Amino acid sequence: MHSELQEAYGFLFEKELLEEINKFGSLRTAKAGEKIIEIGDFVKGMPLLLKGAIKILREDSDGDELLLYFIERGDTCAMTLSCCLGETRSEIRAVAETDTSFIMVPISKMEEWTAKYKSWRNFVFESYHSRLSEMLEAIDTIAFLNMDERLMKYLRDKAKINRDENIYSTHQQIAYDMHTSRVVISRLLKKLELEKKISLQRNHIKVIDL
Amino acid sequence: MHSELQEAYGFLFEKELLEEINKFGSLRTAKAGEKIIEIGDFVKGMPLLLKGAIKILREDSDGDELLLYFIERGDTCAMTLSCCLGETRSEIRAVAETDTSFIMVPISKMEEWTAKYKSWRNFVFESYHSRLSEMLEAIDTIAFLNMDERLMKYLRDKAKINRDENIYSTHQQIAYDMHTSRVVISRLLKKLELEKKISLQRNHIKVIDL
DNA sequence: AGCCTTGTGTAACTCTTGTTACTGCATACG
DNA sequence: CGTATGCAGTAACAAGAGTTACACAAGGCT
Repeated sequence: MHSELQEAYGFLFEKELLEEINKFGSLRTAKAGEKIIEIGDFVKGMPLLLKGAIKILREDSDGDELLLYFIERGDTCAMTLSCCLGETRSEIRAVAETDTSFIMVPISKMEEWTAKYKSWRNFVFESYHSRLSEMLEAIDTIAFLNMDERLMKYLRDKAKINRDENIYSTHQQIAYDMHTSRVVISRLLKKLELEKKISLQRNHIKVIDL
Repeated sequence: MHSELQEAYGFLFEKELLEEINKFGSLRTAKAGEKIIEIGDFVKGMPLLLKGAIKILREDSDGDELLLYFIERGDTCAMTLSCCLGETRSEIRAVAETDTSFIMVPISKMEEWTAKYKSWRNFVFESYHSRLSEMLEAIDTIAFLNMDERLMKYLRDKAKINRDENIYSTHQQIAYDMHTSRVVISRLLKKLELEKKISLQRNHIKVIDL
């Protein structure tokens, strides 16, 4: 049994289920920045995150991106889950935010476990619940906040997910995630720097007080 | 057994489950415009829609609203469902779009049925899937579309849900749903009228070709 | 009829965000 | 060492959306 599996999910699942996961799931890793799922992909399995973080992005017909939310250890991607059950293609893109490892569980086992293990059912429902909440938060963010507030939230979230107040992104990368332009981000970052909320260096933003 | 229950869910659930729903659920109705669930309410049960349509709204801290999506016959509100299981308060507001009737299923039965009936599990998962998709669509709409495109989509959706190309709303009501101001809506509606896509009368918009 | 309320049309202005264009700086690399 | 490349700063402008203010029209009520 992977010790990481035990560590991340031991308190959630009974021993028997953990053994099944260990037996039928396959361990996979992805380096930071690596694409894990692409829009339109058929989803072969469901990922259980062990280490690292994944960012979930939506894309429109023009190829414009928008960050929806992050997933961490102990989470799964309910969108993926949803796709699995519906046998449909992925509606989102998943990119490793940091170096990650996760277990891919085959679709076939999921229905079986849902009937068999109460803890699995709870996990799945809980996961849906979290994802819906995060979608709501994403909606709140883009519908009700201005760019400057969204940017602050972005930086806060990013620092939190990476457990590092230093953010190593270019303005352009941030602009992609937030579906705006580089100039706008540069402008607002400079404003935040003047307000002593961050400090700016090349390829590097340090969060001081947001 | 309510004939409407049979009609709306007969093809989804086995006879036994339908009988349980009939036995433990309570029939409720709401007139168009009536509030069904308010943000912060404790959710007592899960609604199975029989007739009519419900609109689901999100509100920010300033009381500004935003329409998320509509629910129709055969649907349930996965947000509610999610709240039930988590024993948390509602994060959304539900308002009857048309005169509606639905069956309220008590929370206590849901866990039981999830274990007992495969058709119920499928329904619940399917419902989550639909809701996530609709949330994604809502995000696409506000993130990637301009006001004029959003307004056209709104009018199309509204006409479809009400099965009536005549929309009996004031510009102010539309503005609330779309989280913008009345003046903006009036301006854009007038533009659409000049483009021969709609015709405008007092309290009444007729969709011609959107 | 006269009055009031509510809904709509429109102009003028502001604010936020997006766009274009150009600058200079840092780093990598031949 | 000089040059290419990518990144960041900034100005000037354009476009979209929100705000304020006011006129007027429709319909209900006394």
